[in-house]
Amino acid sequence: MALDYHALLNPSQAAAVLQTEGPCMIIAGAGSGKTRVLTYRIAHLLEQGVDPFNILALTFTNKAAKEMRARIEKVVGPAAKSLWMGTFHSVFAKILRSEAERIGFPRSFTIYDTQDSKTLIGQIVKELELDDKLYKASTVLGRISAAKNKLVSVAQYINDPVIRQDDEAALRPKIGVIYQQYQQRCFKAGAMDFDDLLYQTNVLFRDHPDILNKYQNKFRFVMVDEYQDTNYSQYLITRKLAAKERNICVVGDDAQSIYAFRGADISNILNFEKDYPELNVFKLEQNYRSTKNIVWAANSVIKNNQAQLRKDVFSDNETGHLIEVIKAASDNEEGKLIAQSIYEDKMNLHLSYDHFAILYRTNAQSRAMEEALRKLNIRYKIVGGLSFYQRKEIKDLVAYLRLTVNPNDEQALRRVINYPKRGIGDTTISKLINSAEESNHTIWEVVSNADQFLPARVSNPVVGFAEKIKSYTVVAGKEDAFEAAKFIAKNSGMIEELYADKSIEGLSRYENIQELLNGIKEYVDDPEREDKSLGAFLQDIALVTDADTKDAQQDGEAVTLMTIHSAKGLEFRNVYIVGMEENLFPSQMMITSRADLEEERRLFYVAITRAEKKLTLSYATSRYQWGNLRSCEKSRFLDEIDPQYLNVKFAAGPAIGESPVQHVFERRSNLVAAPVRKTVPTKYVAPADFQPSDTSNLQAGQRVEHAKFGFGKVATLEKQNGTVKAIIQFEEVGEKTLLLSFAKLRVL
DNA sequence: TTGCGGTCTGTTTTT
DNA sequence: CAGACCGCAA
Repeated sequence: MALDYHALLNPSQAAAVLQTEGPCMIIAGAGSGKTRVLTYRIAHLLEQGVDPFNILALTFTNKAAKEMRARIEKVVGPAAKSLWMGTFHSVFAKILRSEAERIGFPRSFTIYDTQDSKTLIGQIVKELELDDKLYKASTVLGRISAAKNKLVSVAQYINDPVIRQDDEAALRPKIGVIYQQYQQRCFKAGAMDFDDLLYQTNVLFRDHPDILNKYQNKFRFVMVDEYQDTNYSQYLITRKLAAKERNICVVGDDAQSIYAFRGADISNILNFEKDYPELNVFKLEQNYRSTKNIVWAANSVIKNNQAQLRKDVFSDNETGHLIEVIKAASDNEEGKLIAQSIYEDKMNLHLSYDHFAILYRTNAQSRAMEEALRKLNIRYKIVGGLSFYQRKEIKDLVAYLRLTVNPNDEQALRRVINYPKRGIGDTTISKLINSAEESNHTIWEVVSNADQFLPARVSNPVVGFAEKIKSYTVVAGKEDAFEAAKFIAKNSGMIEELYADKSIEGLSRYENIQELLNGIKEYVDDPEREDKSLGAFLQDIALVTDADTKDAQQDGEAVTLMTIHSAKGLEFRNVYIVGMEENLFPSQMMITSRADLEEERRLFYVAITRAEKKLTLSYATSRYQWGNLRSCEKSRFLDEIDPQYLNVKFAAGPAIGESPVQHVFERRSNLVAAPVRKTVPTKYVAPADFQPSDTSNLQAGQRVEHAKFGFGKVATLEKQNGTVKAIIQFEEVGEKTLLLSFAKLRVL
């Protein structure tokens, strides 16, 4: 099956493909056929007789991994299935899963998502009695995450004078203590957060040379895509894995590095040569994706950055359209103009809606676009934003599943210990957690033996809950993920609870649960799936984002809406970049430092280079923000594009007798009649000396006085497990049911 | 212990 | 204009 690489590829691409031994760096400009090179490089390795099990290919998104695997499969056939290909997080989660016990974690460890992490930090801040305004969970998590990505341990964090100074200067000296507590709590819960997946992999490789050795021998060829986006922790993992064979190939483009905020470090790519002096470097500079005008415009933007590798991206494609610039009076008008433009182009050029993408800096900008598209009946899909797995009802059921697999999972436990309601309140939960801390037990040990820590009246529902979870664990040990999940959804009472809610949202929540169950069914029905356990399923979904799942299931053509970040690696015939305004793009938080502004500019570069044939930029001179109108200035980035590539057109002036902007300011509130209020006709006022009396001996038929409802007569008394309900017929407000333990009543 | 209604506060970007 | 959070009433 010998492939003729020189016929399939241009000379520099072919050279990169054929260089299989030794370290290799491919600097790949936007649209230069990077995936093509990686695909054929792997094909070539297989052709040379390398076992697919010995190849590791790391990407940044599941989508990229999936796509590459599919393309390789087309070239080499089913051998592609045996390749180790995936995101850093998913590959090392898999390795950690089989080696977890060596670093003291259970094999069934939980992966905490960002929300779990933030909640836990919030709880720790509260327990330490710190000011939660100063120690905002997102800020603290940011510090901890940055530390982990640089492999700074708790001990190092606390002892590092520079870090201490930084934290003290920010008036947050206790972050080290929070970090310590946080790691301890995660460990006790058998949980790792996203950063831990990389951090603990480093710990594993550092402390267990035999394991490192095993994977060094396994992964004889290591490839890393989007290398410019790796952080120190990821860099070190790949360096360690490749230390023996030195067959490491990294692909990247410094001009497209847009994840510094997440710890990505461009110096990884800039300094790659220091680690591997025998390095071969290949540059891919021909852009096959875009028209000349688009490539030229992109180059004129990126030229403004100081830190960059020299590179000269060019295109042999047609010159193409000039880049359109649209100025709108408001965000709504911006949406309208974009929607119209899409509609016209589709009709005039007979395009599919799949050819269009609208890109924005922040998720919040999607709303105005959506409304405009809906008005013209244009189908669209949103990538990113709230993922399926972030919906409340899904998180609830997933929490049950997590708890089943790992009962120590503190965040999952807190989430469902009282859902559906079973009378376990915050006070009880706090007591359980305190008991766990004091007795040095895990929370689960305390919960499953709650009767030893709390009086029977309070502990009974807790013990009942623990028994339920125990029985789920037994089921999950015998059945596959689907059978187990179905059983748990029913037995927990979740299904019943959601079914009872007949509102529109309730219905959709119920359907979402069904959809999750269908998803699990699909998962276990996959004939290639080896591990069908609940644990395997959970590991899988913890690392799946919306961007990976949603567009596979979308049927019918539709315009794609997404942030620029999630657009990386994708391409569309026609691209709209909206919200080209100061303080939005570049973002307000990024204009203070040169490095930040340069990252923002690279982001713009990424956005421009997504377009194949036509690029449109738009901005609005006013925009709604938090419900009120603000005026905006056009982005400095617009002025950085060489004007010879631009076609600036302004919104069509108002037609005679019509002002297009007016509707923006329209207020309908004074057109709507004030709602009719139900008012209590005579308001009873309690006397100033009102004193509630002891109601423990209250009898039906007695006359009472209530501070708010006035005089009434006790109709019936009902005793129910310890509480007494009284139904009282009041003279003015009618019948009321009151709990005697709470109601303030005076017996007359 | 629970639920409701009022107040506050926040917008980058994601594995 | 949300959603999160807090305090009070039941």
